[in-house]
Amino acid sequence: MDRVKQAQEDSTDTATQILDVAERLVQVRGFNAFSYADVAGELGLTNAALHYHFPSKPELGEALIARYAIRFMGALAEIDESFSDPLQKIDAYTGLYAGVLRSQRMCLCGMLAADYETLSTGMRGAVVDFFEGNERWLAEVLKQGRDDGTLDFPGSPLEEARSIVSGLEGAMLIARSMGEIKRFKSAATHLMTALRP
Amino acid sequence: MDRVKQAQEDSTDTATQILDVAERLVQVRGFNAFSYADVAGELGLTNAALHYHFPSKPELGEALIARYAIRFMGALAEIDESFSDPLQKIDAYTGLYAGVLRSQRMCLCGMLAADYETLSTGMRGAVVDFFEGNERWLAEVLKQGRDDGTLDFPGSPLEEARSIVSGLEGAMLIARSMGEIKRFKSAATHLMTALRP
DNA sequence: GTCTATAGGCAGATAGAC
DNA sequence: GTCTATCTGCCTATAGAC
Repeated sequence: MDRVKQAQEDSTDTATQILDVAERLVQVRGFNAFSYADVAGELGLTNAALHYHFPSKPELGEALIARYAIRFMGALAEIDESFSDPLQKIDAYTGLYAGVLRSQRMCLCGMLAADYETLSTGMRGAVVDFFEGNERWLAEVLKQGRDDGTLDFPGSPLEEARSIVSGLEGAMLIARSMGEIKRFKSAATHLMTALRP
Repeated sequence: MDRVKQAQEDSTDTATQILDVAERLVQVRGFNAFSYADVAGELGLTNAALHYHFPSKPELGEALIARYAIRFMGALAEIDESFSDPLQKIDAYTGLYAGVLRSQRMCLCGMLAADYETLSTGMRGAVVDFFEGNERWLAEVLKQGRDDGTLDFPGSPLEEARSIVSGLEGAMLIARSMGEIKRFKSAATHLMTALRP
């Protein structure tokens, strides 16, 4: 876990470079469709060097999710600081997803949700935690919006939050295959529209 | 393609049994996380026997999607015959997805959408066709519902159809990881609620 | 149609030199 | 920290006997 912190501070660190390449490969191809050799090849390293930094593939996977989750939660904290209007917060939230999709990638944890049955227990827990963190943040924003009258929706804030996270992940998943970011934008707008009182 | 037809008529046919096992493995683990040996082992056959029926893995993959798409479109035709009310049709449509999830599986094409970048061009085209077929059918139902006043939604029927397909696929993807079918049901209900005038 | 046998390659992982 | 060298195992795929 110290390695994760260090990686955020020094972007030329080898461990960081490994995480960067591996992250992209997982987001594009999936956890079971990339190899240590793929990453090593891109960085001009050997297979063995990677194993020094991340002894096993599941450990690499857990480090990937940990870093991704920290970054994502950090982005949510920035949104909280930048906006007070709940609708603007949610708009910024969908923007995070759009940014990922724009780089031709799927959400890391969305991809890992597809690979879920083949993951180690450590990776599984981390994926679940990621989604629960997203839902908690979003539910809080929704609650705030309902309280101040800027948002309206049926059911509980948590249920609505779950529907939104599902909708965004599904829209990313399909938009990537269909080759149109427009499809994602349309789905995101649709989810936002449904929140207007 | 003749093999697909034959497979639907004779469920003891070896090709059919291969497709059955491979289909489940793809839906649970993903296309890159199952092997010919996995399928052969379950059926008490050898690797070589599978290659006789499906010479290469991409060809097996294309046969899987072809059969899945035929079955799914058949189910949509049955819905059209069974119901005339658009809302009931859509309820039955979400029921198809719920049935897949209930058997601990992800939608075949939703899973393949995650694996998309690693698929052959033939498989990619078949996945896209599957989603477009779904969207077309759903858009037609939505149009019918808007025309007869039983449904209301913002934007075009096709845009709404795409949002619904995305929402259902995303809900399946996440509900499977979170281990709660309830989550899917909740999301499906949410999508239906939004269609009421 | 299914088998045995096998090819050729790539996977994740380790030992030991530098 | 990174290398070379190597292990073991699994992968897709094929040849040829039955």
